[in-house]
Amino acid sequence: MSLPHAILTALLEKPSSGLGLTRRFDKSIGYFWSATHQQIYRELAKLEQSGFIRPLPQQPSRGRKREYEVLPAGRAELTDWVGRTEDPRAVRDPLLLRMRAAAVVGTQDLGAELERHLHLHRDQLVKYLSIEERDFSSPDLSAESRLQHLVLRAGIDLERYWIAWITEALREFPER
Amino acid sequence: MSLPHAILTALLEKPSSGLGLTRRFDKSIGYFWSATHQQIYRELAKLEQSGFIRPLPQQPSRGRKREYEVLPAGRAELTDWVGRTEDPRAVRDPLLLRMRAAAVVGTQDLGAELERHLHLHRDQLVKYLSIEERDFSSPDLSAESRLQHLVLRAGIDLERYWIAWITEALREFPER
DNA sequence: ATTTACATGTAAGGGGTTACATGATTTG
DNA sequence: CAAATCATGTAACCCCTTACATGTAAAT
Repeated sequence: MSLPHAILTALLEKPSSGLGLTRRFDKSIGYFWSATHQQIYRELAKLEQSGFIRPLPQQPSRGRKREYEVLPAGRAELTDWVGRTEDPRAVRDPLLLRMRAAAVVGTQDLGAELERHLHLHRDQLVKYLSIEERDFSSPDLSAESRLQHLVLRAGIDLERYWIAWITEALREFPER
Repeated sequence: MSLPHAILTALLEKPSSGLGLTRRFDKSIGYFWSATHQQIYRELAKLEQSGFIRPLPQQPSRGRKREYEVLPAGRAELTDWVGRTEDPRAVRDPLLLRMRAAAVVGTQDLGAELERHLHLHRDQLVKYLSIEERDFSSPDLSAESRLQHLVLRAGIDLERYWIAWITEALREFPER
């Protein structure tokens, strides 16, 4: 139940339209909370109906841009949510499941798939590192920036985790 | 779309009933693919209808144990699936989202929540390590065991990843 | 006999994915 | 004015979550 809060956060950082949000989810927010444009439009309608956001004054019609801003009630909801507790989600990782299945029925072309994933994670790591260098390389930053940097660090370390694990896993596939 | 394959893997390792599977998902398989008993019973019905599994000969009735075994078609489906490709899932992590939201609306009691998660991850790590010691400490293991060990290693390293990240994050909350 | 644990389900609702539909604006 | 792009949606389906329902077997 976090998509509305992801959208509220994004809109507080900068008022946007549905497509604008979609692009920002593809770029930065989606690195820890992904969403498609269909989800976003549906959620924007709900948030407006709940009185958490409102469209900026523009004549509305289908196919025209509609930008939203967060209302005080929306900020209050987000603030409240930040203070709530929520257990970590249970893991559901298809690659690990595949590995366990391979232990039973044999490692088909799993080595090739592992290498493919290795490249994907390396590419993502490079992207994150360039963002880090661009946005967080100056010596002292605001508290807000430091928190954002921490989140990016989580992404960086997660890619490194996968790269290390897949590299170790590939040692089980010497035929490649 | 991996729950059926998780169940096929579990049933190949050992024929089980719905409740038996539920317990094994809570214990070991659920460490990388979680599922509730409602999901499992529904999926078992589907897998039986598809001709991938069949109940062991026992008189069936509501409330009585029904154990299943995998048919050749089920094994073929699982083997095929292991050889398919599938991109890594997009990340969706509420704690990271919370951190990013906190950068905007302020860090409510997020420090306490971080410490709570830190303890949860430490506990999980201890569990994993005791399983590793119990099942994978002998010097040379079969290929099957090595793959299972690899999957457990992924779980262990993931917990260490979170422990390291949260520890770093807590430095942003010196008031605690 | 009654309670407790075991075991299998049903139902409702939410959220995510995929495919498709349609209107508005810009560009050649 | 035709095509491409921008922008907002609709619809169907699947999976997961939560709460609840019901039957069987074992324990006291």
